[in-house]
Amino acid sequence: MPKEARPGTGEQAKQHALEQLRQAISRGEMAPAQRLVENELAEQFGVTRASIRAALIELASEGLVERIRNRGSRVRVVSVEEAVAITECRMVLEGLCAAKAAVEADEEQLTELADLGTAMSKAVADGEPLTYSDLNHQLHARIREFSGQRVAVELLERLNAQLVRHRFQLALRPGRAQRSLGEHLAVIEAIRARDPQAAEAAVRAHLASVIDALSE
Amino acid sequence: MPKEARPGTGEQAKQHALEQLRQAISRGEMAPAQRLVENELAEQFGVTRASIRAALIELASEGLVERIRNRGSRVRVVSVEEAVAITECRMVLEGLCAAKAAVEADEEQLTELADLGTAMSKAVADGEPLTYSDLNHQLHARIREFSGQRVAVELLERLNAQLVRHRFQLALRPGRAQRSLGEHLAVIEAIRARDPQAAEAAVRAHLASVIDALSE
DNA sequence: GCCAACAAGATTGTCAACGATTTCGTTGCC
DNA sequence: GGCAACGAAATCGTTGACAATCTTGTTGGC
Repeated sequence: MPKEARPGTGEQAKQHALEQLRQAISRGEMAPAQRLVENELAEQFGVTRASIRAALIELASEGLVERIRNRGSRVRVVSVEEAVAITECRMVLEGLCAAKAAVEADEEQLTELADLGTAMSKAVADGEPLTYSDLNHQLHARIREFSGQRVAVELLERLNAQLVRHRFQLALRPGRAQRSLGEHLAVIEAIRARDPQAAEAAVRAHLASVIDALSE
Repeated sequence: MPKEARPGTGEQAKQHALEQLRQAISRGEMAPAQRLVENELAEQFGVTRASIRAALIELASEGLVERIRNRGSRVRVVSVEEAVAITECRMVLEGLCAAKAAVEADEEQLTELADLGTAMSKAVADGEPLTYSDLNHQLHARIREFSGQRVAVELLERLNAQLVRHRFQLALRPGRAQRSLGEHLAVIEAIRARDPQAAEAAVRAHLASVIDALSE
């Protein structure tokens, strides 16, 4: 009876359940508004209910699930209005990160950004929206990372986790990649030029365009 | 034996403990890095350890306490560097709120901001830093509120909760109120003029000055 | 036939006890 | 006298059971 996949990690039961649940939600394996019954989850993940409870409390605090007194937990559904509000926050926070990255990044990191840019251009030229979406995430993540702003990084990762469903929907929209590509290249250009103000402006322009696309 | 202060609210034990603990930390009643032993807290608040555990997990997710496996919980100490990083995030997020408030606020709310401005001027003129600090918080809170940006508001409140100790230290610094006052008045002016860009710039200038003061 | 009161089922909240891990003081050895 | 291994105390993590609450299906009355 395999209780855990990787015993070497020494994960506590709660951490194990937390990570499993978080990934399941982030991958969209849990339907939106699906009920999360503690007993079922406990059996499903092979841990006790207390561990599931702890994980759910933490996920609720991250905004991924919704808990109602004596009524249980659901995966939270984010409305379009809320997705816009979240993206507005991303806009200013990623703007901050880009500005700092333009100052803090070293030459090797700048090269990595340039490589990502060419890869993205290729993905668009080849008409591979899936690859492009993946590179998109990588680019945003790298810029965050290079900024060295850990507080902003944590906030952004938390916000991004709430957008999985909308993000999925947005990536498949035809013509979106072409528009997005130009904006991304502008961001990369500004950071490589070590111009914090231009970098912030470019990121904000990009996410403003995402907000437009979200609102349709 | 009074078990709870207000039975009318119908608070669950966990919610009760959570609120008590959060306020105790926010008011600085718990020393920084103080150990939070679950048994002691349980007895102190008249609830069981399970409730305390749930509350601690939530507070840890909010960044107010720090939990280490099998080692217990402490109230988290934020270094000066971290306080600066947090304030950088506040800078862009409050900038966003101010810009939205400049567009969204109604006339009554603008009047309230103006009144707060005159009250702050008076507090500085009378040399009452305590009153000024209080009005300061009110002003920031009102601007957040008027923006209607609930996501940003929640992020900001979470960030602010982590700064209690540094904020306390900053308010007492001589000459700080005078400088701060001018920046605050500029923010109010920009919002009343319904100029989102100017409002954002004013807020960012103000918090940039706070960052300078933090770094000394 | 429809609505309200009621009861059964399901689910979460709470509790006390057990097991695992870490910390710290003590003892024995070099 | 200093250091390592050992053991006791403290504390957290986990478990299973119980109580409180909500939901749902049923029954009785109008």
